[in-house]
Amino acid sequence: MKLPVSTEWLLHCATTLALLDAGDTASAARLAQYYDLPAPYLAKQLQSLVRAGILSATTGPQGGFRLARPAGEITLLEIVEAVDGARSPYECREIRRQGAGALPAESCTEPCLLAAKMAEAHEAWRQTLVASSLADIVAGLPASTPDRTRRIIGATPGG
Amino acid sequence: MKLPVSTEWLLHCATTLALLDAGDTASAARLAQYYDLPAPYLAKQLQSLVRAGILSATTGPQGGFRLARPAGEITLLEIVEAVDGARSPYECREIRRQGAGALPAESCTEPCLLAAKMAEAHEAWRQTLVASSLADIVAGLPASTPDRTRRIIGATPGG
DNA sequence: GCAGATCTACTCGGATAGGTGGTGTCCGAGTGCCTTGGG
DNA sequence: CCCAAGGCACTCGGACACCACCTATCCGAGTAGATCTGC
Repeated sequence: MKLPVSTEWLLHCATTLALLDAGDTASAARLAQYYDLPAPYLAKQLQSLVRAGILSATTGPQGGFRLARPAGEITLLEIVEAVDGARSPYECREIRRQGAGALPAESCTEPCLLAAKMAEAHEAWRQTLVASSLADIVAGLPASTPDRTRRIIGATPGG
Repeated sequence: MKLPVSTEWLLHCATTLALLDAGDTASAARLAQYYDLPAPYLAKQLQSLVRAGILSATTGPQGGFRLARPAGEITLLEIVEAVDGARSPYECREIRRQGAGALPAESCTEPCLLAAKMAEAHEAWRQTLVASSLADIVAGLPASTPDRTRRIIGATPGG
């Protein structure tokens, strides 16, 4: 059970985009430079967030990515599931109905207890992440961070 | 974020072992037959539970696996972490301290908020699984299951 | 008939190949800005 | 000086290799029980 490394990248990138002034964008190259990440791969992963409706992308000069919605309406769960998919890590294949010990159909009216517990755990995980929005994360950052981030993201690469 | 398929196998196998009379064992081949699973691979995974101290193994004729402890003292979390490892699926690599936007050391006295939230979610997942023991699972099975399981596991393969 | 050594069959345990998905990279399509020419 | 058309540079978007981990399998080490022999 391992989340892609890009999960961390996108959580941080989304937070950074949440710090920008409304309407401003940041290109994949600029974000990659900001965090010292492989630009092409980061760009590929940012597309996942666009497809999920979390970011919106603009092409051309001065283009880039920005949040598609207010930061308060974007949960950490949305970002994580956009990167990794929304499937539960535990997949019940109903092995209780296979082999020499296969249960008869009438004994399987209720879902497998083990699968139910694993699903419950996954739901607890999701609930924790859905309870935090990007706005909550931004609110917890030091007061100096937004200005600093805008200044660095806005700076020209050459200078 | 995906758990190995063998997670389901071992949760069910451990439950089955919990149904046996004290002292009885079930070999990997017998368990594989019981659930129609690839025997060699199942045997390999059962070793993980032995190394974790959840099962104890006996070699030779009439040997096999049994629970190393009472079912009430074995949690689902132990089994899952024995199979998949205990590492958190989200690994914070402190990218906030890299690249053009690297934060100075004095701004990193507190742990990364995103990593903290992800850790909190993982802990919620763990708490759900640590709250259920094999005895709880067994208690939720139909009353006819234990006898039936013992009869099938004890039956000779040829008959 | 009984005790001991031997022998066998069965068990686990670790070392060895293959397939799938994340990781990393590249190039092409599209768009907004800048330049340039004309009115 | 103002406007419009063309060119251009920059952006995203999708298609193509590489590597690690899970999946699957095999064979060897060790042991408990059954067997056979000697007393």
